[in-house]
Amino acid sequence: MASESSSNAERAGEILVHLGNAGVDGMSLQALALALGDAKSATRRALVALSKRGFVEPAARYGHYRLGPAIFGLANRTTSVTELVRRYRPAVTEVAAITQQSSYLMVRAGFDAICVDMHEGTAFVQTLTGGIGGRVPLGIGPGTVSILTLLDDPLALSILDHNAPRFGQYNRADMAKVTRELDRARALGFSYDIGETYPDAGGVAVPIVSSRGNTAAAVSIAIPASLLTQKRAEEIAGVIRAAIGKCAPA
Amino acid sequence: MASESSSNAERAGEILVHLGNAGVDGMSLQALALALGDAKSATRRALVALSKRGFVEPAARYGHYRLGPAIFGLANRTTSVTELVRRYRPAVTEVAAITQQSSYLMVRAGFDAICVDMHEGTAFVQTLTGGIGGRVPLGIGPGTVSILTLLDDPLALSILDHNAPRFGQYNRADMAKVTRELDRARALGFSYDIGETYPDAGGVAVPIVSSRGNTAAAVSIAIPASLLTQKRAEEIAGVIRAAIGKCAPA
DNA sequence: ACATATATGCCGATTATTGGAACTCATCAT
DNA sequence: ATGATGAGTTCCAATAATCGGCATATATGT
Repeated sequence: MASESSSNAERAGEILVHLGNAGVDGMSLQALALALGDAKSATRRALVALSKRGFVEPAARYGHYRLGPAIFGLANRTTSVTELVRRYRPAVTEVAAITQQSSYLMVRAGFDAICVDMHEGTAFVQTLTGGIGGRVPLGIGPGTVSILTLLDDPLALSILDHNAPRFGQYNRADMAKVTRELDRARALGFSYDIGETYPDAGGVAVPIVSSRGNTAAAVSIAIPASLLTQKRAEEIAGVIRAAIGKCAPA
Repeated sequence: MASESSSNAERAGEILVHLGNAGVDGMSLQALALALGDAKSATRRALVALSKRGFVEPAARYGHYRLGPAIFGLANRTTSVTELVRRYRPAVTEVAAITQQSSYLMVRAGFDAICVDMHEGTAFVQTLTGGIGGRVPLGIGPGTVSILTLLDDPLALSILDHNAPRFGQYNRADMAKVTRELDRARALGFSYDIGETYPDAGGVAVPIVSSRGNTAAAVSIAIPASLLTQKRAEEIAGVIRAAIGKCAPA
C-alpha cells in the first residue's frame, strides 16, 4: 500500500504505528520497508534516528526492531488521555457490567480511533479493536462513527475521504453507507451497527462531549448481532449515556 | 541549545520529548521552535506531520500542542518494557518497603535513562527522576551509572562523551569524575552516590542483568546523603540485589 | 476593541534524503 | 565446526525535498 508520506516525520510516526502491531519480536528492516513502501536505506535511516532517543530499540532477533522505552515513558505524560481514562473508566466498567458485553473507550487520533481503555465482557467477541492501543479507521464501527459526530462536517468528510480506500476490508464498499450512518448517528445522538462491519457482530456507541474541547471520544460496546435490534440499541445507548453522565467533569 | 538534528525523524523524537515535559497545556509553537533551535515553519511542519497519526494534538490553548493519544496507545505495545516492569515491580516495592526510601526502575533509552516504574518512599526526596517517564542523561546518578556498566566500554564512553555538555548542570564539571564512578561501579557490582549529583541526596543502584540481552536496566533508590556511607551503600546494594534475584526470569 | 501570535501559502537556494548496489555479518543447514 | 545463504549495513552521486523567511488572514487574550 503506497502511503502518501510527504514529510519524514510522518514516516517516523508510520514506523511507530507498524512496530506497535509487531510485538516483542519486532519487525525486520525489509518488512518495515515493505510496509512503508520505501527503500530499505531510507527506512533504516529513520530507524536509527528514532533509536537515538529510545523510541525504537533493537529486538532480540538480529536486525529486528521494536518499540523502545521512550514510548512507554511518554505515555504517562499524555495527560489528556490519562485524565480521560481516569474519568471515564467507571463508565466503561459499568457498561460492561450491565450489558455483560465488552466495552471500550475510544479517542480520535488523526484519521483513526484508538482504544485507550476497555473492559472484557463475559461473552462473545473480545477485542474487536485489537485491545488497548488498537487503531481503527474513523468510519469503521459505531464507536468511530460516534466520534465523527463530534467533528465539524468538512473535517469529518475529509477524514472519511482519506479512509475510503480502507473501507473495502470492512464491508464498506461505498462511502455513502458510512455517511448515512453518520447522519443517523447525528440525529439519534448515538451510533449502532448490526452486522454491518463484522458479520454477526454488532455495536453501540455514545459520543463523549468533552468538557474542554479538542479531544473527541466515545464509549462503545461490542455485542452479538443476534442480540441487537434498533430498540435494543436505543436502550443500550441510554445505559451508556447514563454511565457517562455519572462521570463528573473534573 | 543547538542539538545536532541530522535527520528529520530525529526532530520528531525531539519534539515528543519536549512535549512530554510540557504537561496538559502543551507548548506553543515558538516555545518549541526555540527549544529545538529551528525555525517556526520547520517546527510547525513536523508538528502537523506528527498530528496526522495522533502523536501530537492541539491543546486547549490556541496554538499550543501536546502529546496525543497515539503515544498512549503505543505504550501498551512496548512489550519489552511492560514485561520488565511486570517482572521487577516486586523488587521495586520490596526495596522501598525495606529501605523506607523511594525506589526506581530505570532503563536505557538512547543516551538517557528513563524511569519506568517507581515506588514513593516515606521520607525525603520524591521524584528526583521526575517521576515515571522522566529522562536523565546516562552518567547522572547511580542508577544511570549502573546501567552504563551493562554496556560495552566503547559504547559507554561514546554515550558519556555525548552527554558531557549536560554534566555541568549536575556538578559534573569533568567527565573524569563520571568515568571514575563507572569504574568503581564495575568493580563493586553496584553504584552509589553521596551528595555528588544533588547536594544532600544520595543513591544506590544495582544493574539488572537482563536474561535476554539488549535492554539495560537498573533498580535504584534515593536516600538522604546524611544516611549514606559506603558501608551502608553496600548493605543497601545487597538488599536490592536480593530483591532483584527473587524476580525469576520469565 | 486592540495588540499579539498563530495558521497558511509561497518561493529560491541549500540541504539532506533518496534509491541502488556492493560489502559485511549473522544465521541456518550440513 | 564449517560453509552457504540470506540478511542487514554501508557507501555513493543525483534527485527531490526541506529549510528559512516573508506576507496575509485569522483567532485569541488583554
